[in-house]
Amino acid sequence: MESCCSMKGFLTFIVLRLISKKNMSGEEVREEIRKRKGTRPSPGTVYPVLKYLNKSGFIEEIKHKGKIKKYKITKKGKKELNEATKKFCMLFYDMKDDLSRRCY
Amino acid sequence: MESCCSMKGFLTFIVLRLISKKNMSGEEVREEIRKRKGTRPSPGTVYPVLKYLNKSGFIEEIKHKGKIKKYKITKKGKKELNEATKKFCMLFYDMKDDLSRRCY
DNA sequence: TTTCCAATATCGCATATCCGATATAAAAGA
DNA sequence: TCTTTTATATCGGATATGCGATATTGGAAA
Repeated sequence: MESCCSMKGFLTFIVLRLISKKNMSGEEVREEIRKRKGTRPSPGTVYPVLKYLNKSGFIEEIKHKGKIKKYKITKKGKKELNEATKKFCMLFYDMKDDLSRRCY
Repeated sequence: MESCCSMKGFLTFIVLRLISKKNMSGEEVREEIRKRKGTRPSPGTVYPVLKYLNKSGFIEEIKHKGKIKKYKITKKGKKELNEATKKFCMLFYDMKDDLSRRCY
């Protein structure tokens, strides 16, 4: 454990959540996470997550021009995200105040 | 990956946060997490986390009667928690609405 | 066409995370 | 005292997580 609260984990949840808000490519996902964490996750981190989400039927490829693949969330993915969000809220219900106060 | 969004991780953060709100023993920590996650984390999960937080100076033992050890957060721990909370908020800033809407 | 670049894909590895099993220790109850 | 129970502690191992390195692929630019 490098320091307290390494904040590792939850990446799959975050990626599904990002794509639910806006259709995204792998690179866009990497960039959005960089904005939030400060560090850009490596390709070896993000693409396997996308592959997993795709194979599970939670996201699907949409029309793309060129080699860029954009993904959108599926109905099944929305259901899954809904469940996951519920769990997240159960776990962190009292983070509400911190989130309201500190993040702008 | 068993299912999407396994919600693994963040345990150290959660434990430090719990103790910051109320002085707690290991068993109390286990019980509080059970309330939130539905499953009671095993001793082999919780006690090493407490040991780590204690050795790092983020929590300290307080007077206990019997064999029960209660911990309280230290000044150093508060600082660490503050930093970690900031990171958490950066990462999940847009969960605010979900937390407000769904958790009661 | 040929070269270069950017997005995607994959593999092996290091580490983190958490659990189950087991041990220890102290108090409570017989 | 002896047994039982409960809280704490520790260890090995299974799995998840994310990274670095590298390959591939298609478009853009020359």
